[in-house]
Amino acid sequence: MAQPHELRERGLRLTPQRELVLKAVRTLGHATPEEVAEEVRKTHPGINLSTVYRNLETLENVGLVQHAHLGHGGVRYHPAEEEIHAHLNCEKCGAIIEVPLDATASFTQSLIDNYGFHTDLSHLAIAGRCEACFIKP
Amino acid sequence: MAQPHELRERGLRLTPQRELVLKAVRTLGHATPEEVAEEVRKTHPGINLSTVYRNLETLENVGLVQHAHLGHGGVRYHPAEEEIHAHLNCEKCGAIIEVPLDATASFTQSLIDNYGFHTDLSHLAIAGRCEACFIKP
DNA sequence: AACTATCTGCGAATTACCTGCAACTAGTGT
DNA sequence: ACACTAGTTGCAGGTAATTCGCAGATAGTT
Repeated sequence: MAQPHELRERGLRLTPQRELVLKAVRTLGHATPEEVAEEVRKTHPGINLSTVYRNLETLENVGLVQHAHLGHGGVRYHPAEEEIHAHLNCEKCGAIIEVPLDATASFTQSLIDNYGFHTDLSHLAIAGRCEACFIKP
Repeated sequence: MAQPHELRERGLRLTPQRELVLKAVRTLGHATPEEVAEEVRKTHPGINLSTVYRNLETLENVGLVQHAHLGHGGVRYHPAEEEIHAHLNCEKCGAIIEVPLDATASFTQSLIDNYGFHTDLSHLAIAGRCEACFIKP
């Protein structure tokens, strides 16, 4: 009997590709599937992009990673265990500012109170302009 | 000299396609380009999807419509003159709840104060669950 | 070692959106 | 009314991101 492993614990097979995809997400922080693939290819050049997509989906299903929609460029994945935060995405320079969720708590609470809407701000970026880009458009 | 028209006033030619695209956005409220095309085709069956895309872009450039990223499905367009609001998008049932921006003002102000980040919440939807879907997953 | 469900690689399909270009036409000047 | 020209349109094709089908490979079990 194998020792418990975070992947096997969740009913997943332990393949090199899968482990590397998870590791890449943890290394990169907020990465697109394409970036994850590139990171994985450093040690496993043959990995197919479909495999990356499928593993990201699988890993999300078991709660190890999450995706968010940050700005206009596609989806980005991040590790689920990291401190949950909202993303502020500067439309001009592309910077992503992370905001701890307690800064958003009163806002999300008011949405519940007034609209019965339960939100997860970590799921997508809030678009806008960072200080620098706001001052000098 | 023609009488002023909202399109011509902005330096645009007055084509049937253009007028119909604008009218469709106003009729539909929050529509994808595809939905706009379908609406336009009710009275102008021949319109090409590219024309819809180009007109949406053009109309946005002159400030008559705006786009927002609502949830996972692509971009949606809405008339610019309507009251600006944020969108709450239920991930489960797809409902879109409109929230007047003054409900979000204190939150956006705190982002400016704490992060120097100037945001436009009308530009994209906040993901979450509406009351009904929250209670019964 | 054999077995089998899961997983991977690959190629093709799909979706959403964009581009180049020739033909068309709205608005202007005559 | 007629011609002119730049803004527009339709069409065909292109790209980028993501998904799918399937045959072969392989992790974990017996």
